[in-house]
Amino acid sequence: MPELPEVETIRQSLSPLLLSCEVKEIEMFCPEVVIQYGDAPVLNTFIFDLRRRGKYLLLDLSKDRSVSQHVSTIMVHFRMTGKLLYKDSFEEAAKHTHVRFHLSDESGEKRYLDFNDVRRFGRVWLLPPGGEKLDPGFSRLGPEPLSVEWTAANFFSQIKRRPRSTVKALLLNQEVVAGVGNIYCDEALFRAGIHPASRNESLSESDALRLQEAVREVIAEGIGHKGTSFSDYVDGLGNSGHFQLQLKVFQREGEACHVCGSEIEKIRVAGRGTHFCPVCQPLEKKD
DNA sequence: GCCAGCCTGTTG
DNA sequence: CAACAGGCTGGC
Repeated sequence: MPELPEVETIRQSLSPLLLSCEVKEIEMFCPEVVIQYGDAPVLNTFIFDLRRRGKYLLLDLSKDRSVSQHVSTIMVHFRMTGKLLYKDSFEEAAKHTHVRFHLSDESGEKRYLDFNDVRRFGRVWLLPPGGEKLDPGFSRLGPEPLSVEWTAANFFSQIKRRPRSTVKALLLNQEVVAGVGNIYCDEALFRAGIHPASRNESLSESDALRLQEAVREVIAEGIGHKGTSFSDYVDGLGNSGHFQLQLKVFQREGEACHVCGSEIEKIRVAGRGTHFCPVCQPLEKKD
């Protein structure tokens, strides 16, 4: 499930614990989830950076602990139910732990990092430097929503490119903007007052600007609340997030809209469960 | 574009 | 028991 705010929270939670740890061993309980490009070294390397791009998390590895000499990268995509869990002492691998990285911290203590995924949709890549670009999904990612690269002009051009598609499909498309998933998509559309099934061609310039700002807001607030936990998501230490308490429409079918009191509805748009307020988000038809 | 399929667990 | 779940790919 993790969307951008959850992956960012995982990154922030793991960074202080993993930086300068040495990778001593990799146990693959389910090799099918591991994709390896080239033969970049991972064993006896040191984690010197944790990066995020869209919903991907990347751990950069160096040959030395003291000098950052990038020799390889571990990349993770969590898809629906993936988790990356840090353990400061040994425990038996859980039922759905597919990969375990054995680590040694600066003082030589043994630590563990488990990739766990009930549905086995998630993936772990072992890559040479820059190898993330070999993954088609990664290489096609659009701009980061909180970066200056995601300009109004950029968003307008993506909208014009897909006139007959719905705005829901637009925001879920990782080529348009990286890291938005079903939760933050529904929340952004509510804030912008736009019906999720609206055709992109029906959006005015001010609709588009409002929507872009709403995406930035919900993503930033999601990070601020350390992600949304309503079933599976926890950070690298097993802690839940809090943004589920701030949700205005997602998972609120039949409940009262906080703005107008109408019942929140759930429909299917772009093949996904979609929550919205029929009064605050009217469907405008323009052709 | 849409939607089945990938998987397992949970819910109605 | 069938339907559904927050993502993404690939086949139409």
